Amino acid sequence: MVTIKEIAAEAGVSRMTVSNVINSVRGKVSPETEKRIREIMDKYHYVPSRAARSLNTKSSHIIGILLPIWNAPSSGLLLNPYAAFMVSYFEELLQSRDYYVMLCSFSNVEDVLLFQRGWHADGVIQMFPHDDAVTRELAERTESPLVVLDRHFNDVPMLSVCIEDRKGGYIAAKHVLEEGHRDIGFAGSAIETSCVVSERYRGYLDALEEYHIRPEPAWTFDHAYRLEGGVQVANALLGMKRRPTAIIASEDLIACGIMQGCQENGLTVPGDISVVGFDNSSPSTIVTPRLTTVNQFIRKKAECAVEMLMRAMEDPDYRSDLKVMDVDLVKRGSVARL
Amino acid sequence: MVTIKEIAAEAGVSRMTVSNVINSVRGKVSPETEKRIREIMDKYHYVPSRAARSLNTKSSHIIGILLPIWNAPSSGLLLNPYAAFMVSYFEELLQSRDYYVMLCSFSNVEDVLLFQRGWHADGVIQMFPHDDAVTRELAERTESPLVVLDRHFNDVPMLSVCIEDRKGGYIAAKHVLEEGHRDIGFAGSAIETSCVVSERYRGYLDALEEYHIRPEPAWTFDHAYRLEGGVQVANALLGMKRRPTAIIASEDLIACGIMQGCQENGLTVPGDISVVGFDNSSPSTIVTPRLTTVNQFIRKKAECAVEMLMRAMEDPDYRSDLKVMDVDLVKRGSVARL
DNA sequence: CTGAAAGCGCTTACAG
DNA sequence: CTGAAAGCGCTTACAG
Repeated sequence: MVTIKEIAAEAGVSRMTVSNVINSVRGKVSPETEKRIREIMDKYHYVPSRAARSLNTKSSHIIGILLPIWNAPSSGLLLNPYAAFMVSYFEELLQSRDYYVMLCSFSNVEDVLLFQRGWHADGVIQMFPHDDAVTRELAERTESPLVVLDRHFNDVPMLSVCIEDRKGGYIAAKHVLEEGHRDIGFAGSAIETSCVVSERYRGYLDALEEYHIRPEPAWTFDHAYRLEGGVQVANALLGMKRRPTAIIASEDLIACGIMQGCQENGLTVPGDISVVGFDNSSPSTIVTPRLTTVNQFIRKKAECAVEMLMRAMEDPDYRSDLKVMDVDLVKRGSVARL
Repeated sequence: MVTIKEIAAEAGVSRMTVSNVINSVRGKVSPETEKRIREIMDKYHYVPSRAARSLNTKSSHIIGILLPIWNAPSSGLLLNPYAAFMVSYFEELLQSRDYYVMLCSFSNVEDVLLFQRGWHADGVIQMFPHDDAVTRELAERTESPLVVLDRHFNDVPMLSVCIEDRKGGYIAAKHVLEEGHRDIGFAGSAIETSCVVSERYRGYLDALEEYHIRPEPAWTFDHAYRLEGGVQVANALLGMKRRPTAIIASEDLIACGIMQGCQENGLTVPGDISVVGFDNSSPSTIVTPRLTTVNQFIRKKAECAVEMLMRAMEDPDYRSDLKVMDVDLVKRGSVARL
């Protein structure tokens, strides 16, 4: 591996002149010298060592993507299509700015701090904040700029990118109301504990209230996790004397599970029951009929998070901000007009 | 940020003694000294700098996951559920061995070399090799151990983990044959150019041959990409006077598209047409009926790739090997008995 | 426009 | 069991 020293020797200049060329310090090197040095660098396919630079500049160009581990050693958050999109966009957006994505799954704040200190990460992005205490502690103790997705506290300085969850729940419910439904249920993964889900639920309540409808407690399903959770909701529905005509789910996968559970037991979607999902993720287009769902602009969200992080990295005073991204409804085939 | 120097000063020892503690060099430090040093390290939450270590040891503990960019700037290979699983497992397996995953999308071999040189990556894993010339060149020029997934050449030393693609195509077709089908089509993304797909296709041909059935050219669909490709296959099917009773797809998403295209046009699955997918990825359980598909053991594949990489990292002579992982059939609801 | 010196935070021989 | 010295590959002031 060729080093700056050898390049300098062959060019007959000092190492620092080569360094100036590498870092494009303007007006520091004469055009002829620069040209000569560049040719030699090309000839040897010279690439500066990130480790050596990092040691000097205190900037590693590493951005950590923080993925919390929930229960099992491998909860595999990346398996969530939303996460896969996000990480994919981060990688693309960051690499184009010469920053690199390092994945970091963690169980507690200490893990993150070890990661940051060890790699000298220039910044970190936390996905899926699930425990408010952890998120708070992280925001306070992080050693480099942190952007949190989908969670924000006003009482602690932090950078967050969220979406209009409440509006999302509202437009989902409003849509089925406008289609003539009045008996509308809600299925969510953790209405009580997940801020995102509870906001979506509130939005659903907002819409019902607008129509002076009292939510039927039996039609609110909590703790419905992923596809299986949705299937269980469908099974519960099948056993009811009086069923809702529509269900709003807090997540596409739950909605897909509801569809599957119904379809496997002779109920048609949307004929017998209408379903609305949330996220507009890949499962929503795979099922038949395609799922009507609340769309979040994942790409824009990723761009926004990266912008925030970059700004925070250059401005030490920028440590508190909240961007809330819009959502809209994608109408497909899972809602019937009554 | 506290450094080894300060720890040493506070402990009243030299930096190298601290270094020996950090690296657990046995029999080099007295128990009392070690205890004293460890307490001071804990007190300051000391974490050694990866950059500094990397500079000395020539080992960065970075493993690059190479994701080729096909057409658009963001082909987003991670969006593929299979890729998401893989990367997720890699992250978990590697982090437990104190290695870290860095994502690296690339358009050509030179990009990879720049990445390797810059970060001094200890190893790289290439996913989705799509261009044999690129894969060959990469295998020859890589600057650190490389494990390629799903592609192997015998004439160049390389480390690969593949799966029994041909067997997969065979057991898929064999299954529908055993269920009484005789008119069986095949839908693939790139039968000609993708080695993986062509092997799966060959397996399908093997099974037909075993039953002395000549494949019907009109029922072989090439260039079916992802869900939409499957929908197009379904549309083509709908327009046929004589249709196959079963279709083997080279990928779950294509199978899901076929199902969707049929179901949206009044054909039932498996009533009117049976479908078999490949990969046993998440879409296969989301659709109704759930998809019968060829399962590949992604987790085992990931473990195998990591083992290979680790071995190659410590043994410079280990540069050529091929592991072929088994596959099996997961019978669900998308195949009817005739 | 160019260079000599010092230093980033570690580890690696080599002595003792 | 412990240490002084040199060095990994760069960059950062400071001179000239």
